Amino acid sequence: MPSAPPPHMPAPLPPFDLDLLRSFVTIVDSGGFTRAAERLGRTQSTISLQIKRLEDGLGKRLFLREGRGLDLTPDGEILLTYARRLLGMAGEACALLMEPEVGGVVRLGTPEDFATAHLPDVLWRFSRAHPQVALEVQCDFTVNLLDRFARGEYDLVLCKREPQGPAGGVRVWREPLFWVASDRLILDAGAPVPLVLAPAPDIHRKRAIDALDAHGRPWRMAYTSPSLAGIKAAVTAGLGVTILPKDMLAPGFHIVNAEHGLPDLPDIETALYRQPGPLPKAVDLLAEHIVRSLERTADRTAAG
Amino acid sequence: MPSAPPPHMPAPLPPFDLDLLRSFVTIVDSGGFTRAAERLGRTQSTISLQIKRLEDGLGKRLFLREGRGLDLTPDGEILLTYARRLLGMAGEACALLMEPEVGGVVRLGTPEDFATAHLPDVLWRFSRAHPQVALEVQCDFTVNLLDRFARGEYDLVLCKREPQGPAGGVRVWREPLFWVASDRLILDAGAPVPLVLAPAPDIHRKRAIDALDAHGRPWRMAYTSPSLAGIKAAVTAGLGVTILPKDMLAPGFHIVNAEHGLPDLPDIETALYRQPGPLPKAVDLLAEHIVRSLERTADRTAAG
DNA sequence: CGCCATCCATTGAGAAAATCAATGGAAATG
DNA sequence: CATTTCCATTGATTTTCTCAATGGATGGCG
Repeated sequence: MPSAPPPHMPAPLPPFDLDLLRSFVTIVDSGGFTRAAERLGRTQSTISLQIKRLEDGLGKRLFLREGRGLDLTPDGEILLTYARRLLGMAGEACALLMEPEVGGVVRLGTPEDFATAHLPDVLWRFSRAHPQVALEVQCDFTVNLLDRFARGEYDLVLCKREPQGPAGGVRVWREPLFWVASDRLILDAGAPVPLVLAPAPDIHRKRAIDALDAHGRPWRMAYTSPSLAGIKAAVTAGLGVTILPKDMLAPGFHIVNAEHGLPDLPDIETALYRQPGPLPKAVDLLAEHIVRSLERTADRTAAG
Repeated sequence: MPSAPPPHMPAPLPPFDLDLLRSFVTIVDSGGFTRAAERLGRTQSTISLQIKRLEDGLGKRLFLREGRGLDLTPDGEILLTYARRLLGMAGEACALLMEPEVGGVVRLGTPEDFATAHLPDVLWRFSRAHPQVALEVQCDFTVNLLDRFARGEYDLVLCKREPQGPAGGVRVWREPLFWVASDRLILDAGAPVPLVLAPAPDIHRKRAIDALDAHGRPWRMAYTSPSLAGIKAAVTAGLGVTILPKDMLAPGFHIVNAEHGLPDLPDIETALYRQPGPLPKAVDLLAEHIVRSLERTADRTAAG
């Protein structure tokens, strides 16, 4: 079990019935109870009672019955937008379920750390929903990812980018970066900052060096490792500082931004890019799945 | 009536009942029919029948009953994600409706053409849903908008930006730009291109001039007007070419990109920016409303 | 190996709720 | 003022939902 979903709270009170909502929007779209009844194949009295049920359940009036004309109340207007979204989503779900099982291959490129931190659960769920889809996930540096993506070697890539990075992709993640070190590190305010970073074509590396240079702070490269595990090991050993998002801190790591006068770092963004043109349906399913899954998580994390 | 919603199609068949879906996710989250029954205050047999109803309605099995263990089928996995989203959305709607009516003032800055083309319906719906909220909408050029936004004179601004423009905002619109002219214009391949554009701090103006300069194409400013109406009038009169998104073409306008060898233009993006820090709830409601409304429209427009 | 506990499926009865057909009232139409 | 067009209401009918009880299957345990 990669990660148990959070225990769903007792669920307060959704007095929502999709059938009622459908009647509701049909009334609005067709401009009357009677016409809606025809369109839905029900009696007019049924529609009338359905709306009554909705209104009673919410304790709010939805329509202004002013003689002939039929108008939405403010609450009705609010409900209408949600009703449309709910029905649309339900229809989407239905359509997807009725479709024959999709198969094929999806080639996904991603940074290693991102894959480790956020993808396992997401990909696990996807592979369970679409067991006939073969996932080919490759981890690499952002520059290489973009390069191979441009050559068409990936259908989808997740890429770190500056907040104002290349357009076109869908942002799926955004979080602040921090300077981190372990207790063992003794940082001399005057001495060059010892850095533990990935080798050259790495966006974290560029970030760190640019930020230090911009502040005129001297630095030296203390340790270089292409893998996140290697970097963490070196930091744990007290060989230097590295930069990480908050939720990737290993045990014993501390954020040392202020304490050592290190410059603040701009947020890091991860975006999903899709190869243009027609691709197997599985590709878009995965893209959608990734965006949806991460957006929920990100909302929770970066609330406020 | 600003614009009647599209006639809702007969609605195929959503055999979805939110109560059933809640039982479904509760089973998954609690790991069993029996436990879910307890949590929902129902009998176990009821839960069992509810799932049966769901499965029969969809014609798909949702659980693999392998002896003791309980596992989701691929279809079950798909439904699960949608069920969570549907329930979440329903809860959100409910919470919003139960909240006391929000009031206050929202100050929104926007480019004139965007306001004219896309906002009327959106703002009309919002004002009906939240009649106690006073909207103060101001149209201006993007540079002025950003300037005043930075000074805190707007709670929200819609801004045109380059596809890789400043970060932070939410993209709400994206569309291609075209060179357009009327029949009356006679364009000499060698002569400078006569331009009809808004005065200096305008992003379309910058776009046009940059693109022409980059291609070494000579140009001259034929007509300048700060308002969209003025520009359209000048183009109709055959005074020159301007650049517009496709859905803003006036009658008699033609796209003349290829025909006169004018350079292609990068897409134009419109993004919504929110003043940081705590703001009245009405501000976030409007922001959410704008994003949601435009995303639906944009999906339809730019399908594919 | 057999007993017991646990869990889900099934069944039939009772309760609750949705639907319908018919009727009534209010507002616009001519 | 008669007429038409709506929506609300009512009571009977039908459908659906729920429950309690029972049965079958599986896994743990002595």
